[in-house]
Formats: sequence, C-alpha cells, structure tokens
Amino acid sequence: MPRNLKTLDYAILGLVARAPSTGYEVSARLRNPVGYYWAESHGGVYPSLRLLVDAGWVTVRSVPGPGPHGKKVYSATRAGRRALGRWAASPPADAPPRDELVLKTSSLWAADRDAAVRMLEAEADRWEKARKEYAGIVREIGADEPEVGSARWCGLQTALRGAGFARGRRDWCRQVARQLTEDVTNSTRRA
Amino acid sequence: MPRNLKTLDYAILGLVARAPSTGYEVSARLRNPVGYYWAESHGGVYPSLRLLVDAGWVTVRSVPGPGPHGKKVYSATRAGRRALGRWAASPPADAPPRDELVLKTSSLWAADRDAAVRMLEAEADRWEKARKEYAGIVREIGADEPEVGSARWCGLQTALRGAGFARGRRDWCRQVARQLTEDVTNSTRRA
DNA sequence: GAATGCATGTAAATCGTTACATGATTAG
DNA sequence: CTAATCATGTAACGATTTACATGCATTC
Repeated sequence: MPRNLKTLDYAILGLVARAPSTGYEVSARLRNPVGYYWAESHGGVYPSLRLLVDAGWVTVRSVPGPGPHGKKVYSATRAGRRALGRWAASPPADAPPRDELVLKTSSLWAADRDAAVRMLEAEADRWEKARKEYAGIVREIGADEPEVGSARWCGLQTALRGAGFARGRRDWCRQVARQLTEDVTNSTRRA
Repeated sequence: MPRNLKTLDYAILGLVARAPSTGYEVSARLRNPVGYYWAESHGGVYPSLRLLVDAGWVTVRSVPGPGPHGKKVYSATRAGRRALGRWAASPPADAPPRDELVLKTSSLWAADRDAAVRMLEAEADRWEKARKEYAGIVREIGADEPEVGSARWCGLQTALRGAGFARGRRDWCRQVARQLTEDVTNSTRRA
C-alpha cells in the first residue's frame, strides 16, 4: 500500500464521485464550494489523483484537450464510492481548532480599546456578509427541496451549518464589542 | 530582523505576557487553555521563545532547576506587551477553515444511512459534552465578575464563544441526524 | 528504588503553500 | 493579436508533527 490517505484525498474523491472531472475542475471546486469548510491549495491535487487511481478508487480517461499534457477526466469507481461512504460515516478526528480571531481576543486586554472595538466591528461585518452569502446558497438549494440523503441535500446541510456558524460569530463579535464600548462610556461618565 | 513572526509566536507571547513562565509551562498552557482555540504541538516552543528574546519582546532569567539544561523563566517586556496588543487588534487573516465534520457531511450521501446517523449522534454527544465543559469555565470565570477588558474577561469571552460554537454544532448534528432517521421511517411506512 | 512529572532541547519526516513552467483554446 | 481561461504538472520552501535524547526532583 502507498502512503496512507489524507483528508484532502477524500475531499477530492468526494468531488469526482459527485461528477467526473478534470484535475483543473477539482482544483476549482476545492476552492468553491469545498473551500468553505476545507480550504487547501492546489499543490496536492495531481499527486492525490494519481494516488486515488493507484488505489483503484478512481479511473482516468485521457481525452484530447488544451495544454501540453492533454486533458484527463477522473471518475470514481464503485469501490471508490464505497470507500468514500465508509470514510464519511467514520468519526471525524478531533479537529485541531485554529481560530485566529478567538486567539486574538484572548490577548485583547493588551490592546488599545478603540482599536479592539474597530477590529471586532469589522469582523462582525465580515461575518454578516458571510451569513448572507450562506443564506443565499441555502435558499438556492432549498428551493429544489432535494431528497433527504441526496448529494444536494448534503450540500444544503453544510450551507446551513455555514450560516449558523457565521451568525453565531457575528453576534459574538457584536457582544464583545458592545461590552467594550459601553465600559468606555461608563468610565468616562464616572471620571 | 529575523524570520517573521508566526501566529504561534504571538500565542506564546500572549502567555508569557499574562504570567512569567518556563517553556514547559508554556507548552502546558498551549494545550490548555490555548488548545481550545489554537492547537499546536510543542515542537516549536523553544525556538519561538528564542526568537521572542532576540526581538526584545521577552526576557529570560535562568534559575537552577531540574534537568540537564536548568530552568528558564520568560517574561514579556513592555515592548512585547505593546506588540501583542497591536497584533491582537489587527484584523485576523481569513482563517482557512478545516472542518472535517462538515466535509464528511458533504459526502454522507455515499454512506450507509444507519452509520451516518450513528456518527452524527456520537458527534452531537461529543459537542454536548464540550458545551458543558465550556459552560463550567464560563461559570467559574464569570463568578468573579472580571473587569471589562481585563485578561480574565478576555478569557471569559473566548469561553463564551466556545460554548456558543459547541451548542450550535450540537444542534446542527441533531437536526441532520433527525432528518435522516425520520426519512427512513417514512420510507419504511410507505413501503 | 521506581514511576511520574518537570524541564530543556534537537532531528527527521511529513504536510501544505507558493511559485514556477508549459502550452492549447476561446473570446474579445 | 492579445488576454483570459483551461489544463497539467513539478520544485522549493516553509511550517508542523512526531520522535528522540537527557536528566533532576518528588512522591509512593
């Protein structure tokens, strides 16, 4: 067996299992929509596709196309779809959380009060924008009333989670900022 | 100037700015509580501390202690605290989201229905546990009514965010699982 | 006296990003 | 005819993790 599979490999397998694609298309979908919940750059795409082919989970079909290397369309095999399903239903690893905003918040006591408030308000705006974007996707997919358990329904669920996350974060930013501003007002009045 | 600073460097600066610590203590706090929002392993701690000292943001004091290297206590300088504050109030980079659970959910259409439901319910339980843990921290810090803008107040805000995140995720897992089970029931009845 | 915890540090391996290199096709 | 897009791939660099290596102090 070759190197063991990384999360990116399964992300790519999931894409070609939904629809046969070229590596280029995989890269594009990896940015959007996959990038919303699993962002990774394109560097590993072609090696990963080769690996999936070696594992027998994906097949390639070379067709004439642009560029010096032609064009290759990748599709998932039945074994690939089964492997994808097994992986998807297996418990996710404790995701290493990497939340720079929260980390920064934990050191905000060392910052200038106004600068902190400005940062938090800007973040609140950012997440409100993100929330709207997710809500749009939810409306779009939801309009079709996709069958429960279908691929589109899965996409709807992930967008719903995105919207919930963005809303929660927006509200949190606003609350933290409000406390900071109200405290400034009180101190000024008291002084 | 040496290599430019990484997020880990600021995380460590934030720790020694709160309280003078040894590298070992920094490692421990990096797991808990920092690990809740910025998990990273200990490999880079000592190089990072050296870097912070070189930058003039942290000072070392060697004291006799266990081990072949003795013991070194690191503290932040005033310049270090100012740098920390500037960093904390600067807008966070678009964090590349890495949410394995959501990624898996997007491929759940390929999975066995029961296995999917089991996974989601297990995740819901996990996040309910996490939520309780965060709620306990919130109660603990909140009991002191820390001054707005203080270091402890910042810790309270991060714990509140953790609790909100865990609650949102728990509810989402439950909803997705419920839809999946109810659909199975309907199909069975109809059949 | 054995295990655990404190304490420092390094090295190798892996993982991921960015930049590079090439070139056909299509739209303006 | 020029720019953008489609398309494949590699190489170098940087960041992270894991494993290693050492040894004092304390508790059981």
